[in-house]
Amino acid sequence: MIETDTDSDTTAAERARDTAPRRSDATRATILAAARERFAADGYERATIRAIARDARIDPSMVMRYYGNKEGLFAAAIDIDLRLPVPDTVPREDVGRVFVEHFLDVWERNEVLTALLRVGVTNAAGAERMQGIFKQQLMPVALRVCPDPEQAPARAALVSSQMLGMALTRYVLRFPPAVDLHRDEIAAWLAPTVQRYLTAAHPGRSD
Amino acid sequence: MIETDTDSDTTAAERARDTAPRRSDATRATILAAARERFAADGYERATIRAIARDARIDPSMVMRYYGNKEGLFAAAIDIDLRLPVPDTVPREDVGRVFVEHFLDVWERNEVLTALLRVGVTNAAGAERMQGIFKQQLMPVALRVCPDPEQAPARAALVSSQMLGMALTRYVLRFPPAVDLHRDEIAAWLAPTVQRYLTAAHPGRSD
DNA sequence: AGCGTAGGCCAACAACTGTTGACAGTCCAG
DNA sequence: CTGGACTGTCAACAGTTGTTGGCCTACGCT
Repeated sequence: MIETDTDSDTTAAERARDTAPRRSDATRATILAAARERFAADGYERATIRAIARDARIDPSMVMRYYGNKEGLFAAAIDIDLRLPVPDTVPREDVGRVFVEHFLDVWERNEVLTALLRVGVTNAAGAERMQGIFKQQLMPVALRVCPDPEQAPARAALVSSQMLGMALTRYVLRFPPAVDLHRDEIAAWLAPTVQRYLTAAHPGRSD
Repeated sequence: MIETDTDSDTTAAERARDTAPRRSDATRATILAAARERFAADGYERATIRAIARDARIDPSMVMRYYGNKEGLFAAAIDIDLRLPVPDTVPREDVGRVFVEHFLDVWERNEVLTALLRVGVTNAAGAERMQGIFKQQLMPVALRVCPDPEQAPARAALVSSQMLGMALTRYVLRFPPAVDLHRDEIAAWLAPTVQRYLTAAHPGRSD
């Protein structure tokens, strides 16, 4: 796991095994950065190891040596800690706004989420990872603020649908009106939705 | 353009050119059906012509002869008329519910939308087509019911984000809580959201 | 019946993919 | 200084992909 802030050179690998930093750690980081970019831009299949290696200005065989195979490279590329805080101190009636704003923050600072979304759509491992992230980040919040704990998973799913949908139309499909929307505008529109999904009473079936 | 209802044998091709039905029309339809299934299940790159041909129990070269190349096949596979009606007769305050229900209908009856979503995420042509569909289906409704016509594109984008997000989590990523939700429950939760995106006053920037 | 033509299959192609192994330079510990 | 481990390069592999052209068959019109 590495931090959200994009890599401070001596990151990542040396913490996994607790040995001293290796000479190749810089190369490793370069590969990972190139891989994230390619996966985010092209998805799993079209992000070829050769293209990633070319971006990183090294030989494709290095990628194999350091990450085993393509799946290993992808796993390493998305192995980051997203640390959604949404601390307990947020008043219940603001949880929607805080959550939406934080989500937009993370998404715009980090291309890993775009990569994950692009890959998850055609790759089962990516889909599971994405589900894991959202469950892990959303469930605690839902459990804390929603009226009936039993409904927490459903409410988390509803929030996910709205958040991922915005990410999809804005950052992946790039629908012009969604791209043109100002960050604050998005927050203003989505916050009440998320707030309702998390805290409102369960609506009757249709009406 | 063929109709939404899955093919009545004498469909499609013969209407494009107005000649008499050919002996090969059945094969053409079989190929198209197999292609839709594969594209929906695997996305563009992993849906190989060979696999599609195997599903249709014909030779890969036939696919090429009838559809030119893979892009042509994909274009033919997604060339359907989705005919979202949402007629003018719907009272303004019900437009959200009607729209959500209709959307779920179309989505569950038709694997083409799943194919389009899977492909659009990594393929520019697919993304454009999807955008075209949503603009064409959503803009008229937005123009009719939203307070300020100038905001119609933004509101349509917001609705798209919620609808596509639900489709993504439920039909593509298959988040278990999203899959388990009952159709009526989804409609009950999403309808007010869509209603608000379409008809409510523009909210202030954050608050 | 005979024949043109459309439907279908087979084999092959070039390009590209992930992946591997052998080889050369370079650093550091002894 | 010398050995061994590490970093990096090159060339090649086996498999798969989209795509092509030639060939045989069988229908349907005259």
